[in-house]
Amino acid sequence: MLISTRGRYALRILIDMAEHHGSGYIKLKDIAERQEISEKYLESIVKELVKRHIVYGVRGKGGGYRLSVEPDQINVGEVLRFMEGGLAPVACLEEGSAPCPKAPYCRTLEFWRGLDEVIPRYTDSFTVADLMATPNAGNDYII
Amino acid sequence: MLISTRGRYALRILIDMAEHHGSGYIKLKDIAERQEISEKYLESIVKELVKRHIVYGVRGKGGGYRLSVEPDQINVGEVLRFMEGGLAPVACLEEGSAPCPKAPYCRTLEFWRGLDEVIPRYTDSFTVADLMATPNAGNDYII
DNA sequence: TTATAACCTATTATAACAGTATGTTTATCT
DNA sequence: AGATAAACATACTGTTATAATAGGTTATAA
Repeated sequence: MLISTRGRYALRILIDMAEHHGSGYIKLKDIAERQEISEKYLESIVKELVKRHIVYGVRGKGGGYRLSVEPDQINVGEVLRFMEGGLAPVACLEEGSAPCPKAPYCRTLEFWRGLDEVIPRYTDSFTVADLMATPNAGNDYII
Repeated sequence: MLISTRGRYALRILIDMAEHHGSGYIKLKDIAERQEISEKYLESIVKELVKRHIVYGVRGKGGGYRLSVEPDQINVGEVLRFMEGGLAPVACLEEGSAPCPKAPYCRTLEFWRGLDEVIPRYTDSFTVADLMATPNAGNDYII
Protein backbone atom coordinates (compact mmCIF):
# COMPACT_ATOMS: atom_id res chain seq x y z
CA MET A 1 0.00 0.00 0.00
CA LEU A 2 1.53 3.27 -1.14
CA ILE A 3 -0.74 5.47 0.99
CA SER A 4 -1.68 4.67 4.57
CA THR A 5 -4.43 6.14 6.72
CA ARG A 6 -2.16 9.01 7.72
CA GLY A 7 -2.03 10.39 4.20
CA ARG A 8 -5.67 9.65 3.50
CA TYR A 9 -6.93 11.16 6.74
CA ALA A 10 -4.72 14.23 6.34
CA LEU A 11 -6.46 15.04 3.06
CA ARG A 12 -9.88 14.49 4.59
CA ILE A 13 -8.98 16.80 7.49
CA LEU A 14 -7.83 19.52 5.12
CA ILE A 15 -10.95 19.25 2.97
CA ASP A 16 -13.12 19.27 6.07
CA MET A 17 -11.38 22.38 7.36
CA ALA A 18 -11.71 24.08 3.99
CA GLU A 19 -15.41 23.29 3.87
CA HIS A 20 -16.01 24.60 7.39
CA HIS A 21 -13.87 27.70 7.37
CA GLY A 22 -15.23 31.12 8.25
CA SER A 23 -17.05 30.18 11.40
CA GLY A 24 -14.11 30.63 13.77
CA TYR A 25 -11.91 27.76 14.73
CA ILE A 26 -12.70 24.15 14.00
CA LYS A 27 -12.49 21.67 16.85
CA LEU A 28 -10.83 18.33 16.27
CA LYS A 29 -13.75 16.76 18.02
CA ASP A 30 -16.07 18.00 15.29
CA ILE A 31 -13.81 16.82 12.51
CA ALA A 32 -13.51 13.48 14.24
CA GLU A 33 -17.30 13.13 14.38
CA ARG A 34 -17.89 14.22 10.80
CA GLN A 35 -15.11 12.07 9.41
CA GLU A 36 -15.72 9.18 11.78
CA ILE A 37 -12.10 9.00 12.80
CA SER A 38 -10.85 8.74 16.37
CA GLU A 39 -10.05 12.17 17.77
CA LYS A 40 -6.87 10.90 19.35
CA TYR A 41 -5.59 9.50 16.10
CA LEU A 42 -6.45 12.73 14.30
CA GLU A 43 -4.33 14.59 16.83
CA SER A 44 -1.19 12.82 15.67
CA ILE A 45 -1.99 13.67 12.07
CA VAL A 46 -2.89 17.30 12.66
CA LYS A 47 0.31 17.68 14.66
CA GLU A 48 2.22 17.13 11.43
CA LEU A 49 0.04 19.60 9.52
CA VAL A 50 0.71 22.22 12.20
CA LYS A 51 4.43 21.53 12.05
CA ARG A 52 4.33 22.14 8.31
CA HIS A 53 2.41 25.42 8.77
CA ILE A 54 -0.51 24.27 6.68
CA VAL A 55 -2.81 24.45 9.67
CA TYR A 56 -2.58 26.42 12.89
CA GLY A 57 -4.19 25.75 16.21
CA VAL A 58 -5.48 27.83 19.10
CA ARG A 59 -5.72 26.32 22.55
CA GLY A 60 -8.37 26.63 25.18
CA LYS A 61 -12.08 27.19 25.11
CA GLY A 62 -13.27 28.42 21.75
CA GLY A 63 -10.04 27.23 20.23
CA GLY A 64 -9.46 24.78 17.45
CA TYR A 65 -7.75 24.69 14.08
CA ARG A 66 -7.80 26.69 10.87
CA LEU A 67 -6.06 26.41 7.53
CA SER A 68 -3.16 28.83 7.44
CA VAL A 69 -3.05 28.62 3.64
CA GLU A 70 -5.78 28.81 1.00
CA PRO A 71 -6.97 25.41 -0.25
CA ASP A 72 -5.73 26.14 -3.78
CA GLN A 73 -2.26 26.66 -2.34
CA ILE A 74 -2.07 23.27 -0.65
CA ASN A 75 -0.49 20.71 -2.93
CA VAL A 76 -1.85 17.21 -2.46
CA GLY A 77 1.37 15.45 -3.46
CA GLU A 78 3.34 17.48 -0.98
CA VAL A 79 0.93 16.67 1.84
CA LEU A 80 1.07 12.97 1.04
CA ARG A 81 4.83 13.01 0.85
CA PHE A 82 5.40 14.44 4.28
CA MET A 83 2.60 12.48 5.88
CA GLU A 84 3.92 9.21 4.47
CA GLY A 85 7.58 10.12 4.71
CA GLY A 86 7.94 9.94 0.95
CA LEU A 87 6.08 8.25 -1.89
CA ALA A 88 8.86 6.13 -3.34
CA PRO A 89 7.34 2.97 -4.83
CA VAL A 90 10.37 0.82 -3.96
CA ALA A 91 12.79 0.76 -1.05
CA CYS A 92 15.87 1.45 -3.19
CA LEU A 93 14.48 4.86 -4.20
CA GLU A 94 13.60 6.06 -0.73
CA GLU A 95 15.49 9.18 0.13
CA GLY A 96 18.07 8.56 2.78
CA SER A 97 18.49 4.94 1.79
CA ALA A 98 21.97 3.66 1.13
CA PRO A 99 22.88 3.74 -2.57
CA CYS A 100 22.39 0.29 -4.09
CA PRO A 101 25.69 -1.32 -5.07
CA LYS A 102 23.91 -3.05 -7.95
CA ALA A 103 22.73 0.26 -9.43
CA PRO A 104 25.39 0.44 -12.18
CA TYR A 105 24.18 -2.75 -13.83
CA CYS A 106 20.62 -2.94 -12.52
CA ARG A 107 18.10 -3.76 -15.24
CA THR A 108 15.13 -2.51 -13.25
CA LEU A 109 16.38 0.79 -11.81
CA GLU A 110 15.25 2.95 -14.73
CA PHE A 111 11.86 1.31 -14.64
CA TRP A 112 11.47 2.14 -10.96
CA ARG A 113 12.74 5.68 -11.52
CA GLY A 114 10.06 6.13 -14.14
CA LEU A 115 7.37 4.95 -11.76
CA ASP A 116 8.79 7.25 -9.14
CA GLU A 117 8.26 10.16 -11.54
CA VAL A 118 4.80 9.19 -12.68
CA ILE A 119 3.34 9.18 -9.18
CA PRO A 120 4.30 12.72 -8.13
CA ARG A 121 3.46 14.01 -11.59
CA TYR A 122 -0.08 12.93 -10.85
CA THR A 123 -0.37 13.75 -7.16
CA ASP A 124 1.29 17.16 -7.53
CA SER A 125 -1.23 18.20 -10.16
CA PHE A 126 -3.91 18.43 -7.45
CA THR A 127 -4.56 20.97 -4.75
CA VAL A 128 -7.00 20.63 -1.88
CA ALA A 129 -9.28 23.04 -3.78
CA ASP A 130 -9.32 20.55 -6.69
CA LEU A 131 -10.37 17.77 -4.35
CA MET A 132 -13.21 19.88 -2.99
CA ALA A 133 -14.50 20.39 -6.52
CA THR A 134 -14.27 16.71 -7.43
CA PRO A 135 -17.53 15.61 -9.03
CA ASN A 136 -19.35 12.85 -7.21
CA ALA A 137 -21.99 10.39 -8.27
CA GLY A 138 -24.53 11.28 -5.62
CA ASN A 139 -23.33 14.52 -4.15
CA ASP A 140 -25.84 14.78 -1.31
CA TYR A 141 -23.39 15.49 1.48
CA ILE A 142 -24.91 17.87 4.00
CA ILE A 143 -22.51 20.60 5.00
CA MET B 1 5.90 1.08 -0.07
CA LEU B 2 3.89 0.10 -3.13
CA ILE B 3 6.25 -2.67 -4.22
CA SER B 4 7.84 -5.14 -1.80
CA THR B 5 10.76 -7.48 -2.34
CA ARG B 6 8.44 -10.10 -3.79
CA GLY B 7 7.59 -7.94 -6.79
CA ARG B 8 11.13 -6.62 -7.18
CA TYR B 9 12.75 -10.02 -6.93
CA ALA B 10 10.23 -11.58 -9.31
CA LEU B 11 11.31 -9.16 -12.03
CA ARG B 12 14.97 -9.82 -11.35
CA ILE B 13 14.36 -13.56 -11.56
CA LEU B 14 12.56 -13.21 -14.89
CA ILE B 15 15.28 -11.00 -16.34
CA ASP B 16 17.93 -13.40 -15.08
CA MET B 17 16.15 -16.33 -16.69
CA ALA B 18 15.74 -14.44 -19.95
CA GLU B 19 19.43 -13.58 -19.98
CA HIS B 20 20.45 -17.18 -19.31
CA HIS B 21 18.03 -19.03 -21.53
CA GLY B 22 19.16 -21.53 -24.15
CA SER B 23 21.56 -23.49 -22.00
CA GLY B 24 19.01 -25.96 -20.60
CA TYR B 25 17.34 -25.39 -17.32
CA ILE B 26 18.34 -22.73 -14.86
CA LYS B 27 18.86 -23.75 -11.25
CA LEU B 28 17.45 -21.56 -8.51
CA LYS B 29 20.79 -21.91 -6.78
CA ASP B 30 22.48 -20.13 -9.67
CA ILE B 31 19.91 -17.36 -9.76
CA ALA B 32 20.26 -16.97 -6.02
CA GLU B 33 24.01 -16.59 -6.33
CA ARG B 34 23.89 -14.14 -9.22
CA GLN B 35 21.14 -12.04 -7.69
CA GLU B 36 22.44 -12.37 -4.14
CA ILE B 37 19.07 -13.43 -2.83
CA SER B 38 18.46 -16.36 -0.49
CA GLU B 39 17.57 -19.47 -2.48
CA LYS B 40 14.84 -20.36 -0.03
CA TYR B 41 13.19 -17.00 -0.35
CA LEU B 42 13.39 -17.22 -4.14
CA GLU B 43 11.56 -20.52 -3.97
CA SER B 44 8.49 -18.88 -2.55
CA ILE B 45 8.56 -16.27 -5.31
CA VAL B 46 9.17 -18.69 -8.18
CA LYS B 47 6.35 -20.83 -6.88
CA GLU B 48 3.98 -18.01 -7.83
CA LEU B 49 5.55 -17.59 -11.26
CA VAL B 50 5.09 -21.32 -11.90
CA LYS B 51 1.50 -21.15 -10.76
CA ARG B 52 0.90 -18.36 -13.26
CA HIS B 53 2.52 -20.38 -16.08
CA ILE B 54 5.16 -17.75 -16.73
CA VAL B 55 7.90 -20.14 -15.71
CA TYR B 56 7.99 -23.90 -15.59
CA GLY B 57 10.16 -26.17 -13.52
CA VAL B 58 11.68 -29.59 -13.95
CA ARG B 59 12.62 -31.62 -10.90
CA GLY B 60 15.59 -33.78 -10.25
CA LYS B 61 19.22 -33.66 -11.26
CA GLY B 62 19.74 -31.46 -14.29
CA GLY B 63 16.44 -29.83 -13.61
CA GLY B 64 15.66 -26.21 -12.99
CA TYR B 65 13.43 -23.50 -14.41
CA ARG B 66 12.75 -21.93 -17.78
CA LEU B 67 10.54 -19.15 -19.03
CA SER B 68 7.44 -20.63 -20.58
CA VAL B 69 6.74 -17.36 -22.42
CA GLU B 70 8.97 -15.06 -24.45
CA PRO B 71 10.26 -12.04 -22.49
CA ASP B 72 8.39 -9.63 -24.75
CA GLN B 73 5.16 -11.40 -23.84
CA ILE B 74 5.60 -10.97 -20.09
CA ASN B 75 3.91 -7.82 -18.89
CA VAL B 76 5.66 -6.15 -15.97
CA GLY B 77 2.50 -4.67 -14.51
CA GLU B 78 0.78 -8.01 -14.53
CA VAL B 79 3.70 -9.68 -12.77
CA LEU B 80 3.77 -7.00 -10.11
CA ARG B 81 0.05 -7.20 -9.61
CA PHE B 82 -0.07 -10.88 -8.86
CA MET B 83 3.14 -10.89 -6.87
CA GLU B 84 1.91 -8.05 -4.68
CA GLY B 85 -1.72 -9.08 -4.66
CA GLY B 86 -2.69 -5.88 -6.46
CA LEU B 87 -1.18 -2.44 -6.89
CA ALA B 88 -3.95 -0.33 -5.42
CA PRO B 89 -2.42 2.78 -3.84
CA VAL B 90 -5.04 2.96 -1.09
CA ALA B 91 -6.93 0.35 0.93
CA CYS B 92 -10.36 1.46 -0.26
CA LEU B 93 -9.50 0.56 -3.87
CA GLU B 94 -8.16 -2.90 -3.17
CA GLU B 95 -10.16 -5.51 -4.99
CA GLY B 96 -12.15 -7.61 -2.62
CA SER B 97 -12.42 -4.83 -0.09
CA ALA B 98 -15.83 -3.90 1.19
CA PRO B 99 -17.35 -0.96 -0.68
CA CYS B 100 -16.81 2.24 1.28
CA PRO B 101 -20.07 3.63 2.67
CA LYS B 102 -18.66 7.13 2.26
CA ALA B 103 -18.06 6.65 -1.45
CA PRO B 104 -21.16 8.59 -2.63
CA TYR B 105 -19.95 11.81 -1.06
CA CYS B 106 -16.23 11.16 -0.80
CA ARG B 107 -14.15 14.10 -1.97
CA THR B 108 -11.02 12.05 -2.47
CA LEU B 109 -12.28 8.93 -4.23
CA GLU B 110 -11.87 10.27 -7.76
CA PHE B 111 -8.37 11.42 -6.92
CA TRP B 112 -7.44 7.94 -5.73
CA ARG B 113 -9.09 6.35 -8.74
CA GLY B 114 -6.98 8.52 -10.96
CA LEU B 115 -3.81 7.45 -9.18
CA ASP B 116 -4.97 3.88 -9.44
CA GLU B 117 -5.12 4.32 -13.22
CA VAL B 118 -1.84 6.13 -13.61
CA ILE B 119 0.19 3.36 -11.98
CA PRO B 120 -0.91 0.46 -14.20
CA ARG B 121 -0.78 2.71 -17.26
CA TYR B 122 2.91 3.01 -16.57
CA THR B 123 3.74 -0.49 -15.35
CA ASP B 124 1.74 -2.20 -18.09
CA SER B 125 3.67 -0.36 -20.77
CA PHE B 126 6.73 -2.50 -19.99
CA THR B 127 7.57 -6.09 -20.79
CA VAL B 128 10.49 -8.07 -19.39
CA ALA B 129 12.16 -7.59 -22.78
CA ASP B 130 11.96 -3.81 -22.26
CA LEU B 131 13.64 -4.14 -18.89
CA MET B 132 16.45 -6.18 -20.42
CA ALA B 133 17.07 -3.41 -22.93
CA THR B 134 17.07 -0.65 -20.33
CA PRO B 135 20.10 1.58 -20.80
CA ASN B 136 22.47 1.74 -17.86
CA ALA B 137 25.10 4.18 -16.81
CA GLY B 138 27.97 1.71 -16.59
CA ASN B 139 26.68 -1.40 -18.26
CA ASP B 140 29.59 -3.69 -17.44
CA TYR B 141 27.60 -6.58 -16.08
CA ILE B 142 29.28 -9.87 -16.95
CA ILE B 143 26.83 -12.40 -18.29
C1' DT C 1 -11.84 29.04 38.69
C1' DT C 2 -13.85 25.96 35.84
C1' DA C 3 -14.53 24.18 31.44
C1' DT C 4 -12.48 23.38 27.17
C1' DA C 5 -9.44 22.45 23.65
C1' DA C 6 -4.89 21.98 21.82
C1' DC C 7 -0.56 19.86 22.82
C1' DC C 8 2.74 16.14 24.46
C1' DT C 9 4.76 11.45 25.54
C1' DA C 10 4.47 6.77 25.95
C1' DT C 11 2.52 2.32 25.13
C1' DT C 12 0.20 -1.51 22.58
C1' DA C 13 -2.24 -4.82 19.48
C1' DT C 14 -2.22 -6.44 14.95
C1' DA C 15 -0.60 -7.61 10.59
C1' DA C 16 2.52 -7.72 6.85
C1' DC C 17 7.06 -8.43 5.41
C1' DA C 18 11.13 -11.04 4.80
C1' DG C 19 13.09 -14.73 5.51
C1' DT C 20 14.33 -19.77 7.83
C1' DA C 21 13.95 -24.46 8.64
C1' DT C 22 12.82 -29.01 7.58
C1' DG C 23 11.20 -32.35 4.94
C1' DT C 24 9.18 -34.79 0.48
C1' DT C 25 9.05 -35.91 -4.28
C1' DT C 26 11.03 -36.52 -8.79
C1' DA C 27 14.58 -37.13 -12.02
C1' DT C 28 19.44 -38.13 -13.52
C1' DC C 29 23.92 -40.25 -13.26
C1' DT C 30 27.05 -43.83 -11.87
C1' DA D 1 19.90 -49.88 -7.20
C1' DG D 2 21.63 -46.26 -4.95
C1' DA D 3 23.52 -41.70 -4.50
C1' DT D 4 22.84 -37.14 -5.80
C1' DA D 5 20.54 -33.04 -7.13
C1' DA D 6 16.98 -30.39 -7.99
C1' DA D 7 12.12 -28.68 -7.54
C1' DC D 8 8.21 -28.75 -4.50
C1' DA D 9 5.65 -28.28 0.08
C1' DT D 10 4.57 -26.83 4.76
C1' DA D 11 5.39 -24.63 8.89
C1' DC D 12 7.57 -21.45 11.66
C1' DT D 13 9.92 -16.91 13.28
C1' DG D 14 11.98 -12.38 13.96
C1' DT D 15 11.35 -7.64 12.75
C1' DT D 16 9.03 -3.59 11.47
C1' DA D 17 5.22 -0.47 10.33
C1' DT D 18 0.60 0.59 10.99
C1' DA D 19 -3.11 2.19 13.54
C1' DA D 20 -4.31 3.28 16.98
C1' DT D 21 -4.96 4.12 22.84
C1' DA D 22 -4.03 6.01 27.18
C1' DG D 23 -3.03 9.47 30.21
C1' DG D 24 -1.45 13.50 31.11
C1' DT D 25 -0.03 18.96 30.62
C1' DT D 26 -0.61 23.68 29.02
C1' DA D 27 -3.19 27.59 27.40
C1' DT D 28 -7.44 30.30 26.76
C1' DA D 29 -12.21 31.98 27.36
C1' DA D 30 -16.40 32.56 29.93
